[in-house]
Amino acid sequence: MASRRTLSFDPIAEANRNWIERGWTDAAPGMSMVTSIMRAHQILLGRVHQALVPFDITFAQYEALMLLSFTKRGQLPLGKIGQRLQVHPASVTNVIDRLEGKGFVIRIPHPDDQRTTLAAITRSGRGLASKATARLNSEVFEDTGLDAERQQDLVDVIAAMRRSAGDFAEPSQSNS
Amino acid sequence: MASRRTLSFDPIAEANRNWIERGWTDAAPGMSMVTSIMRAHQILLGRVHQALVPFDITFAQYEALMLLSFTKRGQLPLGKIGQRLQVHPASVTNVIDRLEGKGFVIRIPHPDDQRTTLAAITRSGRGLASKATARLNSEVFEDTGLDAERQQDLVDVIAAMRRSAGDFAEPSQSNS
DNA sequence: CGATATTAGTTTGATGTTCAACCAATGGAA
DNA sequence: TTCCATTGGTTGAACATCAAACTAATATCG
Repeated sequence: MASRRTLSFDPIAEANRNWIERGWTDAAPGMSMVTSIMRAHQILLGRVHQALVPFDITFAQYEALMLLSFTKRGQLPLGKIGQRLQVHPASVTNVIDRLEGKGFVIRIPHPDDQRTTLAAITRSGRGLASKATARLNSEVFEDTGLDAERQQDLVDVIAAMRRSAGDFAEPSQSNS
Repeated sequence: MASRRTLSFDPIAEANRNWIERGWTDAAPGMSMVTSIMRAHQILLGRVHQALVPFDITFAQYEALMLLSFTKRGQLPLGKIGQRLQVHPASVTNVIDRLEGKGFVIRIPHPDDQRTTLAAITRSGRGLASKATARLNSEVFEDTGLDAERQQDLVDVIAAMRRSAGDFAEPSQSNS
């Protein structure tokens, strides 16, 4: 992963002090929050990728695979995948290319609209998704370093932020 | 950015339902938490990058520049930068290469240890850091879509997670 | 002292993300 | 029907990240 030496202080707390010291007090909390999210993302993505190493897929590929596996027919237009995962169409092309190369997905033409391409999960794709999920659940999701209550707090607060950013529109009803 | 269409439901809440439906109840909260962090990261990084467009630097480059600007002498060994920003040495090389190419930083040899290279922020680097910070503060950090209390909650909970992941060791004293 | 281990950076290769440009198909309007 | 805007997807260019391999310099140990 990175330079994995534990620091003897909290670099975000120090950045916060620096911000306040320079008079940017209104921005300091936001800066700390944004930086915290960035760091949390680094840490969690690292653990997820490590758990996925045996399966030779990345988290982006795993997400696409799971999304397909949750649909009724196991297939979805590439555009829909991009909307659901909130990534650029070019990213979808890339991820589906790689999944297709490994035989976990195949591209099939849309029956009605010639512009549209469907990604369909294969038998082996389902098998992989199942094994990868079991591993992710036990290695990462069941022990994130936070208790259930704090996790729920995190989910709720971020849901508020996502809603305010236009990520989705529904009430979200706390998700628990 | 991505496919910026607002969804009419919360995809994370739906993933959570899917997890529970399949009996992965112990993993569901962690999955929701991890996915929430990933999404929050996407959103915030997108806004940060947008705010930095006029300055032609990325957030990674901005972070390195600010780190240097906060040091006494305006310089730091590349390895230290990697430790502080928690990124791979190869990433540091990359980021410093680009900053150096734009004249915001110069590489100078370490006086005592020939292995070590110091990155030193230049006059124009300081000027840029200052302008970029003003813009980031006003465009992003001062309005993240969350009130101060929620932001502090986020920072505190993530600090707990980071500490448990070995990110740092000090007590962190709530950072407020 | 000399062999070995450790540390610092760089290079290379794989993957992911975005944006911009582009092509093909669709659909609405004149 | 013909023109043109929109939609869906791909491609290429930038930039970021990591892992692994490699070079160079320093440190340690027998």
